[in-house]
Amino acid sequence: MGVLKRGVPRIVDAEARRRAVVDALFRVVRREGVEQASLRNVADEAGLAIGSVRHYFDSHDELLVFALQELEERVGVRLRTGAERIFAAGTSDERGPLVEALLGELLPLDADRRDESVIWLAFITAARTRPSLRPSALRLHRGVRTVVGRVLAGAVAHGALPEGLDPAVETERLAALLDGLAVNAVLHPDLTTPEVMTTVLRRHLAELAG
Amino acid sequence: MGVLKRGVPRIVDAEARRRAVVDALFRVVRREGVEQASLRNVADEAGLAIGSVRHYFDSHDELLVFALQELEERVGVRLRTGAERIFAAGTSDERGPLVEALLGELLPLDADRRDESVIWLAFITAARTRPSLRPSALRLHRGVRTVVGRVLAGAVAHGALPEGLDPAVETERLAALLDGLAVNAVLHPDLTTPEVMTTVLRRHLAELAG
DNA sequence: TCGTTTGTAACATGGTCGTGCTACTTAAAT
DNA sequence: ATTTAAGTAGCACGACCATGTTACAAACGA
Repeated sequence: MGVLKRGVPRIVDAEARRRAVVDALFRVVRREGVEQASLRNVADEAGLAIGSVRHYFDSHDELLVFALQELEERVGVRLRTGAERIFAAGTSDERGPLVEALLGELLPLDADRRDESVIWLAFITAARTRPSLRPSALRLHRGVRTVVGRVLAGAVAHGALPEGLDPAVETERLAALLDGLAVNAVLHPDLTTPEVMTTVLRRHLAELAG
Repeated sequence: MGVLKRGVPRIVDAEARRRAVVDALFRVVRREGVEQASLRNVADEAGLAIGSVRHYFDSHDELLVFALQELEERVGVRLRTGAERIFAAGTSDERGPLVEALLGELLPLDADRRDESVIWLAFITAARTRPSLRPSALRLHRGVRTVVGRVLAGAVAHGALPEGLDPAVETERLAALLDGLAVNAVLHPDLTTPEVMTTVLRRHLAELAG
């Protein structure tokens, strides 16, 4: 937005268009993997010409980076609202299920979250060899650990968890468990079903509680 | 090996050559990802002409499938020897560390296993959208659960673990934890160090023991 | 020696890719 | 009505890729 805009052409919101392109990208990634997410394929999926896509994203890499940041944002919003809900809960009896629900946000328990997890796995593995994706991937990694750590610390503070626990170790253990469940559900959805995941998560939380 | 070989040309062992090509493929995958593991790049890495590689593998896909089977085999061998060692152990005091060592075989605790885990993650994620890789990926998934399940069942039989545990749930939980640790170590080696992994694993086993 | 088979190499083909570039359309501002 | 910039569309280029095919070298059995 320059100071002097002498001609403003369209009603179309650039932001909305960029998100539409990103949604198309996500569909391609979910269906065929990141390696098939070329500008051509994404443009076709979005029903746009390749030049139109390039109007919003100067390069293929910029599109990927933006898409991963978008995913980061969506996950972050869900986690923040879940965390606030726990904070607002009055009694310990209310908190238990809310904690399970919050951590469940990180698992592909329904179709939407499954799609999200598929894309998540595709991007963070791609980030291993694509430097431009690493910052977002690292923020996602840290974000999960921050949330898990706070939940555990809160539970200890409320006496729902024994005090002898090493917070860092338990955070890493629970976060790794969640990651592992998500990965397995993405790669073998018929074996790692939502029921399996919730059972395992519930078991883990129960054991933590002593 | 046909019954009538009417002309034997070379001293070179075809088996050894195939493995050399696969090793080159693994190096490329580790360094640059599966998407860069083209016949050209692999041939270059192996110091061969592209035609020579195709002499041993009729297609790119066949090479990938063979490579994943090779990985499957290597992991399987390590797990089998580890399992035998536990079976041969006499006292319970000996078994504890051996169990930890066996499960540690599934974690990238040293440089070799780290390379292996990187390749493992690259292949199983690629298997999601590459049908030809799925059988091997599924065998790997099941194999880990079989081993983990047997270890847990053995521990219960020896009284090292309480009897009230649900074997299926605990197997899935421990397997997911191992997978999650491996994934995190591959993607964020500086955060998920070998020390972190062994600490988490030890903690989990200790908690299981009650 | 000759013939056969394996190993090695190179070329042509058809395809996809990212990107630079050009041209046309649309609508707000003057 | 004219100007101006944003949006849209599409082409052309050079690079890379997998694969089919052909050609040649090497090594053994006959």
